Amino acid sequence: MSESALYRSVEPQVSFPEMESRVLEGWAARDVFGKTLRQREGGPEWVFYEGPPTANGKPGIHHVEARAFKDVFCRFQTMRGHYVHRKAGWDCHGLPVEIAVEQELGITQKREIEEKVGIGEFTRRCRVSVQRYVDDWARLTDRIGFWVDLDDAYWTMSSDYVESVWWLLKQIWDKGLLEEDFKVVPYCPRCETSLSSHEQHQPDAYQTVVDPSVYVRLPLAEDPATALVVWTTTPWTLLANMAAAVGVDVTYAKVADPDLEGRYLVVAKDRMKQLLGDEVEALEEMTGADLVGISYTPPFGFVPSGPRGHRVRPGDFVSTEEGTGIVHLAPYGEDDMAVARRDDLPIVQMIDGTGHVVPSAGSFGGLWFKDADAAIVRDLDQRGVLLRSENYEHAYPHCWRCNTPLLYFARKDWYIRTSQLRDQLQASNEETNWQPPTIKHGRFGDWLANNVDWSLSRDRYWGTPLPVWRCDNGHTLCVGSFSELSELAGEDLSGLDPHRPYIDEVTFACPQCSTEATRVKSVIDAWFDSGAMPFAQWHYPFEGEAAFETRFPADFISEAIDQTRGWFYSLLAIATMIRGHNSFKNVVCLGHIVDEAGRKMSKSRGNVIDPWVVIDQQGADAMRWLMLTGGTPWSSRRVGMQSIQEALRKYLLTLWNTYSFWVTYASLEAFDPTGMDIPVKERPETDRWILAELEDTVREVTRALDDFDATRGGRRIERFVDDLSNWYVRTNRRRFWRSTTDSDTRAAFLTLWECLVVTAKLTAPFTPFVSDEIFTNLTGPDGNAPESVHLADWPQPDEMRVDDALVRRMRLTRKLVALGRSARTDARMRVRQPLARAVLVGPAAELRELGDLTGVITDELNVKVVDYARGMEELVSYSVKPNFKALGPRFGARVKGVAGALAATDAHALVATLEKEGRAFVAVDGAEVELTPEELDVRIEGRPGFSLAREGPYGVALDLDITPELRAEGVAREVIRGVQDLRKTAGLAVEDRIELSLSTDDDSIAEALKAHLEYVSSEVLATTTHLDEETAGDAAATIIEVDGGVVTAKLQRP
RNA sequence: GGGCCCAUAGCUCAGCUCGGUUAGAGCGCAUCCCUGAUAAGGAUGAGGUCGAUGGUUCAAAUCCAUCUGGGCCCA
Repeated sequence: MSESALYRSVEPQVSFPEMESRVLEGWAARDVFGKTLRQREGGPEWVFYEGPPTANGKPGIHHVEARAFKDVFCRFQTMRGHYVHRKAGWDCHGLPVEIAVEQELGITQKREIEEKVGIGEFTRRCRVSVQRYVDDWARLTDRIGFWVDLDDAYWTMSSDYVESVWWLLKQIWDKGLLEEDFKVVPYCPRCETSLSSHEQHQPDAYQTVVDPSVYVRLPLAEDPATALVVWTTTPWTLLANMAAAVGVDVTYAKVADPDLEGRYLVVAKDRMKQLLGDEVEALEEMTGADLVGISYTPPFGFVPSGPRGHRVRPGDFVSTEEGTGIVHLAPYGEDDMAVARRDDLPIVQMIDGTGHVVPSAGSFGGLWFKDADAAIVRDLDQRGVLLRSENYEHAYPHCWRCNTPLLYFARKDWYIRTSQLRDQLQASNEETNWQPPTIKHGRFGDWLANNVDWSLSRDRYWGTPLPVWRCDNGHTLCVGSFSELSELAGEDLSGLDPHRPYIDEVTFACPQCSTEATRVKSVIDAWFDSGAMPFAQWHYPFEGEAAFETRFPADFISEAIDQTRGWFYSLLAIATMIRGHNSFKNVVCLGHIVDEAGRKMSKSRGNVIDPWVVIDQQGADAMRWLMLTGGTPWSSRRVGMQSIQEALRKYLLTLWNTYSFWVTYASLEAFDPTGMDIPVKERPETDRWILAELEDTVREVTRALDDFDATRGGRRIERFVDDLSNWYVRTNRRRFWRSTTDSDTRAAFLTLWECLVVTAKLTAPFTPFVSDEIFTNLTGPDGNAPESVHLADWPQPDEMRVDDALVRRMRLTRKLVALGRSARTDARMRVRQPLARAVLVGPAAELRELGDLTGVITDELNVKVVDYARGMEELVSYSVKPNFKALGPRFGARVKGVAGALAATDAHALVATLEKEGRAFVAVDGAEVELTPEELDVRIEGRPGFSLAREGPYGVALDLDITPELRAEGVAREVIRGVQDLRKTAGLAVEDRIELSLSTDDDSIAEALKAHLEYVSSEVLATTTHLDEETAGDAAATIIEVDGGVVTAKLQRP
C-alpha cells in the first residue's frame, strides 16, 4: 500500500488494543483531557458527581459498566459546550478495608486487632491497602478512557475530608437529629459491630439457608397437662425466652396433643388444621385476651422469671399467617424489645458479642450460636418439650462483607433521626429524575416511605471517628472542626491525624462540669462519608465555597441499582438535612452484569471476567460499546467474551473498514477535502440520501443522550454505520476509483468523508479511542481542525439536509433490490450473469418516484433495464385487504363488513380504479363506501409459471432470456472475478498494474473474451492482455471455471 | 409473606409507552450468491401456541386481572 503525506495508512487488519494504547499515549503527551476542560472553562457548567469506588479490591468488569455510563454523558455534554468538572473520588474507610487487612494479617477475630496488632499499626495498614487498590483503579480508569481528574481526587480518609464530615455531623447534631439509642440491630458477631439497615441490604446479604423450624410446648404453670405452642426458626433464641405473645382478638383453640395421651395444646384456631391435620377438633375456644397473664414453664431455666417473666403478653404484631399464633419473645427482635420495655420483662443476654453462648448456659455454653441449634433441639426433644421439628428453607441475612450469619441484638448505638424527616426526604426525591423512572416511586420511594433511623456508629477502627466526646457525668458534645477541637483541648491540633487511635487520645475538660471528656470510641458508617462528597470533596465550608455553590446539586450521577440503599440514599439524606434539597437532579441506575449463564458475577463463583483480559484481547472501546448499547441498561445483562467480540465485529470493525476504505482511495488520489465543498443539492441523490440519514442520526443521538439514554443513541449510530458501509459504500464504490477531478468522484469522497467525520464525533462519547483515531487522521490535512475529536463541537442539526421523501424512496429501492435478489435465487440465476431486464411491480405513484434510484437497482441486480408492471398483469394477481389500523377507528365493528366486501370485489378492477382515480368504492351493507389508498392493503401474488419475488404490494420479476451477448458478458465477468481473486492471492495492492494472459480450449468462451477484452483489461488494471499466449517465468496462475468451460489465467507485474 | 423488574426463535435481544390481522434482528445451523474496503455483505430455508389462563376489543406479543417460573429488593 502506497504511503501518502496526507493520511496515516490504515490497515484493515487492525489491533484495537494496540491502536487504543497509541491513542492513550497521545492523550497523555498532549494533555487532551486537560484541554477539553480548559476549552470549556467559563461555559455553562454541567455538574457530575463521581461516586467513589471502595478501594478494597481490584475492579471487575461490572465496574467498567458504571464508568462507561458516567463517561459517555460527561463527554457528550463537554462536546455540547458545557464545562464538566470531573473530580475523581475514593471511598477509603470502612469494614471492607479492615477485612482486607485482617486477611492480610491472618486475623480472624476482632479482639486480635487490639491485642496482637495495635490500632495504630492496623489503621496504618488500612491506609496502605487503600493506596494500593486505588492505584489499580486508577490504572483501569485511565485505560478504559474514563476521563476524571485522578490527580485531584477526593479521598474520604484525608484530614480535610474528615473535617467536612465532622462539620456536617455537627449541623445534624445542632438540629437534634444525632442521638444515642437502644435498638435491636443486625449485628455481625465476627466483625463485632452492628450494621446499618442499608448495609444489611447489600446484594448477597440474604442467602437461602436451611434452618430448623421447631414447635415447642410451653406447659402452663397452673395446668401442666396443657401447653402453649410456639414456633421459631432460631432455636438458640429459646435460651433467652422472656415471654409469649398472643393477639388479643385472635381465637385460640385447645386441642388434644397428638403425641401425648391426656395432654392438650393451645394454638390459634386458624392454624390448628395446618399444624395438626384436618382431623383435629377444638375442644375449647378462647380469645387471646383470655390467655393474657397466664404463666408457663419456659423452655430453659437460664432466665429468672421474676414477677413478670414467662407469662402470656398481648402483642399487636401477632399474626396467624404462619407459626402457631403464639410468639416466643426473646431480646433479639424489634417487637420483642418493645414488649419487654412496655411490660418490664427480664432481659438476659444468652449470646456474647462474638456470637457464642454464654458460659452460664450449662452444656450449651461456648457454642457458636448457630451450632447451638442442633443441641437445643435434641435437648428439647429428650425432655418432651419439642412438639415437632422440621427443616425450613428461608432467606437469612448475612454480613455483606464477611458472610457470617447475622444476629439481631439489642444494642446502644448512635442514630440519625432520619425517620423524622420522611416528608422532606420524599420531597427531595420528587425533585429527582430517575432512569429508569419506576425506581423513583418504586424501590427508592418505598424505601423512603418506610425510612428508619440511620444507624451511624460502628465499633470499629478504620473510619471517620464519631466526633462526640462525653464526660463521666454523661454530658455529650459534638465537635464540628479541628479548630474547635484545638480550642477545647487547648493545643493546636490542626496537624493531627484525625483517625484512631490518635484522635482517641484527645481529651478535654467538659465545658459543663469540667470533668474529663473522652471521645466515644465509635467510627461512623462509611456510607455517610460517600454521601458527604458534594460538600466534603471541596473541604466545604472551610474552603471551596465557590466550587461547592456552583456545583450543587449535580446534574448527573450514575451507579448500579444496589446503590438505592447505599450512595443514592446517603447523598439524598445528607443534602436534604443540610440544604433541604437533593444533591442530584438526574440519576441513571444500572442493572447488574451477570455472566453468560445469567448468574451474578462473584469472586466465590469464579465467573468474574477480568476487565484486563478483555482490554488486551478486544480493547476498551468494544467493552464500552457493549455496556452502553447491548441490552437494557437497568436490567441485569449477560456479558461474556462472546458478546464483546460480537460488539467488536458488528460495530467497530464495520466502522473501521469503511474508514479504511476511504483512506485507501483518498491516499491513492491524494484527495484533500480541506476547503473543498460541493453544495449538497448538487450532489447525486445517493449522496443526499446518506447525508439525510446522517442528519437524522445526529438528531436522534442528540435527543437520546439528552434523555440519558445511551443505548438508544448508540443503536442509531450502529444503524447508520451499517447503512453507510453496507449500502452507501457498497453501491458507490466505483465512484471512488476514478479521478478526483471528476466532480462526481469528488462528491463521493466529500460525502463519505463527512459521514465518517460526523460519525467519529457522534461515537466519541461512546468509543473515545477509535473515534479519535479516525477523526485525527481524516482531518489531518486541515491545519485548523481540532487536535482531537474530544475537542470538537457536537454536530449541529442542519435543516437543509432533511429529506424524508428521499429516505422513503431509498427504502423502496432497497426493498426492490432485496426482492430482485430473491428472484435470482429462486431462478438459480447467479448475479454475475447479466440479464436484460427486471420488471418492478408496485403502486404506480411510488414506482414513478424512484427516478434516478433505478440505477441502483440495475447495478445491484445486474440487469440492463428496469421495466414497470404496467400492462404486465398477467404476471400477478392482486388481493386487497383492509388496512385495519386505518379502517378500524373509522368503521369500528363494521370493519369486518368492509373486509367481506373487499374480498367479494374484483381485485384487479379495484387496483385499476385506485391507480387511476386515487380512491376506490365498495358496497358495505348496501351503502357505497369510498376508500383511499391508505385505507387499503394491496398485496400481489405470483401466478403459477412465473418466477416472481413479492412482498406486500411490491414484486420483482426477472427476464430470464439470456441472449448470446448477455452470455458473453457473463463470461467476461466470471473471468474478471477470477483474475481479481488471483490478484488478491498474489498479494497485489489495489492500484498495482499487471500483465495478463488468458487461455481456453472453448471457442465460445474465447470469442466472448475477445469481444470484451478491453472491459476485462480495464477492470483488472491490466496494461496488456494476451489471449492464448503463454507468459514466461514465475507468473501467478489460476484456473477459472466459466459456464461449462475453463479459462487459465496468469498474471505478473509488468 | 410484601414490593419491583423480567419471561418473544437453540442462544442474545428488539418490538409493548400509543392495540391493527405476515412478530423482527444478531449469533449459530443448512443451501446458494456476492466480494477492487471488510475478521464482511446478500438471498433462501429450518427454528415462535410472544410463560399460562381468563377478560376488554371489530382486533391483543402490546391493555387489564389472576397464576406460574426467574431475578432483585425487603420482611
